[in-house]
Amino acid sequence: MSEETKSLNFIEHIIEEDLANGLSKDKLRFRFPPEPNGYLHIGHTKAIGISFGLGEKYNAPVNLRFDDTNPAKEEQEYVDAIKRDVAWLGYKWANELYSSDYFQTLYDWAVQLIKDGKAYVDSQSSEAMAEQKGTPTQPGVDGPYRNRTVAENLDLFERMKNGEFDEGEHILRAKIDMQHPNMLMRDPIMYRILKKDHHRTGDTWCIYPMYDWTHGESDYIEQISHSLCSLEFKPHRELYDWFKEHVYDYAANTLPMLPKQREFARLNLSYTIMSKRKLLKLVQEGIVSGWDDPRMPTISGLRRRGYTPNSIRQFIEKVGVAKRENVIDVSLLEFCIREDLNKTAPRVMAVLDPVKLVITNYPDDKEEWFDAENNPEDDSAGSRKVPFSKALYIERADFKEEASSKFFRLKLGSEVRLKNAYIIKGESVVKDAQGQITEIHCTYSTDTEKKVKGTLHWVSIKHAIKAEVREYDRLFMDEAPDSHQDKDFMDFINPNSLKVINAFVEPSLANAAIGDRFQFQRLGYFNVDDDSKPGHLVFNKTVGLRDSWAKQKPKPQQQNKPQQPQQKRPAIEVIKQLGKKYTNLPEAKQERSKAEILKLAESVRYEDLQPLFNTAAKKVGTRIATMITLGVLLKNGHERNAEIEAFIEKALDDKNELLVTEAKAI
RNA sequence: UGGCCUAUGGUGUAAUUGGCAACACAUUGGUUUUUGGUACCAAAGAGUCUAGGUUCGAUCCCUAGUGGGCCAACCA
Repeated sequence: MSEETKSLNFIEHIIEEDLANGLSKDKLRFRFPPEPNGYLHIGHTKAIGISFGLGEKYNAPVNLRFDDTNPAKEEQEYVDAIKRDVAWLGYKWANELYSSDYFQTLYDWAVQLIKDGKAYVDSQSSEAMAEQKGTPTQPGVDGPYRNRTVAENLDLFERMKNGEFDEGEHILRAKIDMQHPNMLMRDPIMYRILKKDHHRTGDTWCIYPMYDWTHGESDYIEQISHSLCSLEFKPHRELYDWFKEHVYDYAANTLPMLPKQREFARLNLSYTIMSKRKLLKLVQEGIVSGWDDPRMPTISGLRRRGYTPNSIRQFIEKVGVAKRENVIDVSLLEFCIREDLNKTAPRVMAVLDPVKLVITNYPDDKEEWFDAENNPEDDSAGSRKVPFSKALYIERADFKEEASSKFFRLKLGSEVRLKNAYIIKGESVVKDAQGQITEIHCTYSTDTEKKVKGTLHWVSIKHAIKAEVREYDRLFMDEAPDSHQDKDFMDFINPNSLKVINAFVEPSLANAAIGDRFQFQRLGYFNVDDDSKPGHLVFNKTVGLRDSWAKQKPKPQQQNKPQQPQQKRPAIEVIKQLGKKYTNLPEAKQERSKAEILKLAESVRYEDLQPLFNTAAKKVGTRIATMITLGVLLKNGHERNAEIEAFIEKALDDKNELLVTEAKAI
């Protein structure tokens, strides 16, 4: 996959086209405009990746602009967190900017708009205004204040600014068209009175501009060439352009470039939610420990979980950019982090579910320190020493008294390799009163050259360090927890998403520092959690290794999946589709196809089938499927008529033998 | 009773804008392996939502339909 063969996404096509049409490359400028009302999540990473990625690709500046026009919801804490997260992802913004920087300019332009008769002060209740606004299917009507004089509007607006009115008494609206098919164009609100302190402007302002008025004009002030946002802002584009074109009249000399808004589909990840409001609820209700809980889809959560910036950037690149709704499977994210960590994470040995293993023919007091390779993927990673002794821990799941030959691990009477050490043979077990295995007894052999099927990881009991390991499962048990109209996303919370394990790790980990990432061999990737302290190591499981052994086992119970995703499509639609492919299929599949059509045909009504009689002659497959279906209808007692006869007649004359055969059969 | 967007293997994204539907993930099999990991090889899986049209030729253009999404906060 070389850089030059990579195809462009639709936004890049637009930019290339603009460049081809004379836009100078040095005019390219992008922005990422978060509202500082919450933490960034993996969904934002897509927007970040698109705009900053474009900046890197075209060597163009990208601004980080905080869209801070609602003092009721925004806080400095979030500004700081957002900056930290964007920087952590490895992106550099050209300027750190705030919409609130433009409050004065915006105000001046609003006054101009009033003077030009393009904006007016409305003094109704929000309920009254909502009523006049109409619905998506019904036009709105003009309100009583729509035709106030310019002088009156100017006076009122200034007094709004001066704090003479209470919240809700007046608002400023753009004067566009109350009958417009796009509801956003029905005299949208530009300013509202909000007597709240703003995290940056304090009490300087008591009127605050709305998103639509602020956002586009901020783009314009910053001379952004391409303003990229998610699909739900598509209806706003018309308003974005309206404001932009009017303001252009006031500032064309100093601000020549008109920005262009384009929209892409936001990222959805299976089994997770992306709404800031809902994520906040998880935090507030204590479902998670905070915004950076390793189960959270926030950037800070992923960071704490052990994800690398590189893995997340890779993920965003693989996800692509388009305009259709999508749900990306978490397995892609997991692939990206595994791919990255496989190359970089040092390997160590840790036992999460220990069972004692005693090597009976090994001297009681002896200990040996073996060389262990740190990373087979990285020659420069070197090696370390691991201690070996008579009593070890191995994973409980790595031993069975008896098992089939498919089980490559330790069983009685057969041999496995202990990673970096000797080959051992299972001899006997010790069990407690409940029949639970408490000790496995083995003998070892020093011939490490011989071939054995399995290799186990282990730790020496005497040398092992205790560690807390936190293993995470998905937070929600539903693939799309917030897309059910009848159920709340909170209903799908997985009660067992966190499992705390007391594990034993090799002594080289004694000085592991917060944030360090490791591969626990044969288990997965783990990092040192922020809660870790000297003497009390805490690890997070970032992700498991691919495990083709584990996949084999759950097969018998996999039956509970709904076999047929319940055909919602009408039978006739399915038949049409089957027909389309029919002639291209090998004979065996044709048989199957036909059988299916015959079955589906039972639930087809004549009225639905009849239009297909006119199918173009060249679409033989569709005609065959139609013929087969017709046969079933006739057999079930439908009467022949002129159009049926005509259809059959025509088919009998066809070049295609399959069609002729089916026609004859009727 | 409207407007806008969208439809390509299980998932996501492509197809030099009208010319043999490709890539990645996932799946299955195999080789290598002191990680049932990695790497490598291979297989299977869509004929592009439906119908009609233009064309020598349509995933791409046009029309209609169907499915999905978005739009009625003094939020962004």
